[in-house]
Amino acid sequence: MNGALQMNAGELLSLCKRRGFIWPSFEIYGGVAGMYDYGPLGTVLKDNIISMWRDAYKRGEGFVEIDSETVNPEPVFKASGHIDEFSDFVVYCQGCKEPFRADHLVGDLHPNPDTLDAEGLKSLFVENGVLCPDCDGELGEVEEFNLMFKTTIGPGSSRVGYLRPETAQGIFVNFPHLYRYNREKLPLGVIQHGRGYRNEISPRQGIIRLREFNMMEVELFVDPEDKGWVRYPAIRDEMLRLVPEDGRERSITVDEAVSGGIIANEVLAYFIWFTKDLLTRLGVDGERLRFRQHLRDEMAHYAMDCWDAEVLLSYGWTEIVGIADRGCWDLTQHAKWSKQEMSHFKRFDEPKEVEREAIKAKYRELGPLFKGDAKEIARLIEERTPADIENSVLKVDFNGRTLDITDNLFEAVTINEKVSGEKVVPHVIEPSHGLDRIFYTILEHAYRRDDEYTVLSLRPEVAPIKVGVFPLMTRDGLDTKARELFRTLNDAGIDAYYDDSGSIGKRYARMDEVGTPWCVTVDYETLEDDRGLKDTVTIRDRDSSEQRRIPIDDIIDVVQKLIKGVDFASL
RNA sequence: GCGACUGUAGUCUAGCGGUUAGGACCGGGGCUUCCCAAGCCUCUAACCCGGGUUCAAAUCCCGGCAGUCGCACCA
Repeated sequence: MNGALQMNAGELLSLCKRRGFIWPSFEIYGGVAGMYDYGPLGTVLKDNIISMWRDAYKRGEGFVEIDSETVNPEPVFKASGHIDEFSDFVVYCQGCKEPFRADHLVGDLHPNPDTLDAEGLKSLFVENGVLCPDCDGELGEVEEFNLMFKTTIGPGSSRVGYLRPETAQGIFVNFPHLYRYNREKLPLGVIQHGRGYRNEISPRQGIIRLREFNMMEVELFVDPEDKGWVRYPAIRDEMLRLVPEDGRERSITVDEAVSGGIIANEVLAYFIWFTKDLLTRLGVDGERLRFRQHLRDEMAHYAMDCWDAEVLLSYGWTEIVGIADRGCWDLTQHAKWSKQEMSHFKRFDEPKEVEREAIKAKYRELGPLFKGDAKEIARLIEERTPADIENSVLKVDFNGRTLDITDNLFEAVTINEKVSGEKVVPHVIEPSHGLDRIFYTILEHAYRRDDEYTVLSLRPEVAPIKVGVFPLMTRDGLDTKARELFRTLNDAGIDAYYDDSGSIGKRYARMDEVGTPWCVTVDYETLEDDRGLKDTVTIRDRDSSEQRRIPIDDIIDVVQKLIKGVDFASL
């Protein structure tokens, strides 16, 4: 077991608080559980994570990014299912005060307790004398508890709104715009990051379960009949550590997982691998990362198949990304509730001539016979096909009666149609990232501690400060020279930090603790030296604590190379 | 939401009815040719909040808030 596993999460949270990564919100007023603010370093680290995620999807895969509202009107969540699925009816025992899920207590008394409202549940308790299962006490009022924060939009409280529990709905409701933007083509990949809100009953474990949290969501709309991915062949032999439904962990290649039926399709498998790649580049330890498949009864209401990226933290295995195949659920639901078109028109390579057998009603005959009912009966007749005709008679159900329609009232015809495509509701592949959890994982996996010395081995790309700049002494012009260098680095867009207090060792330690990968020191040789060291500085590597001496004019170039991943030892 | 435990400078902690509330680290200023938390001088800074008991409360009691753990809940 390695050192990081034995660490106390409190130690890291303490560091985070001291050094300005995260702070408990509203601390001067006593704080609120499940709410944290990002401090100066945390904000930069968080932004760096977002940038890498954005780059991976936008530049890497050609996805587009949007930014939608956090307050949504009620119909959005009626359609999405969150009003129903995020609500529980809770009842408290008058005696022992224990809370119970009301629908669980009447499971034997009603075929489908989920369909009951608070009144219905309450009367079921009264009629059947249901008591507290723990102490046989009387049960109190049935209360509805929804995990979404409710508000009203505008005055008069007529329009109910909710703070979004996920950013995904903002993408789904914009599907018609996005689809047009993408010039009516699939696949269509859309990303969005932002805050989501869930009124958790009991937030625990620091930043792991928050009431207001940051997520980075990706919705990829694909043709349901084409769940492949262009770049799949390039990664089919990469390894994945999987825990499928059967609970047996195995490490196999992407393609073995797909062809073995473990992962449903290529595109889902591709983005599982893609997530692994992104997470490891962000600094998640590959040895403490696995993908676990959801069990059927664990799956969210919208998912067809779902894999969680789980990381091993001091809290245990924790989900940080969920990669779900949401099928056509979301778009179908929004189409139904909004009555808007939410489908893709899939053009055939060339229009098809289709011959269709149909029945045509003879209106001239039907009119006099059925008078006012003729129109409806004609419609029913035309719904049928020639195969339904028996002995020249078509039986039609009308107003509870069966009418025998004889063949003088209709004719069988062959219709030639030109069909240039078909409507399909796209399926959605959703990699949804818990940003705060990824943030915490990166810190915990980077945390190294020997005796009293602490180092955060953050990946250079995410590190909030890239380089510390010090004068060896605060005198003799060393500080002036170091400040110049600091300025030069900042002007080149490199996040630098100037420090001239205490001893040189203390400054290295300070930078190590916040994960700064390199420190540059201006010493006496920089100012004057007869061995050719004039105008050179030392650069020191955080993880090896090795030093190199390089010309001061090369600093920007060297640091930029190092950030891109050049090995320090090769300098 | 329930139960147990806990709450003292930025951090870790001592004090457990009467203390100028002590220390360490961190942080600030200064000195020292100072490259891995070096040394010396110096400074800042705390009893979670609200009631109560008492001559006297950081200390005892009650309530609140927050944290940890367990139960319950949970994409």
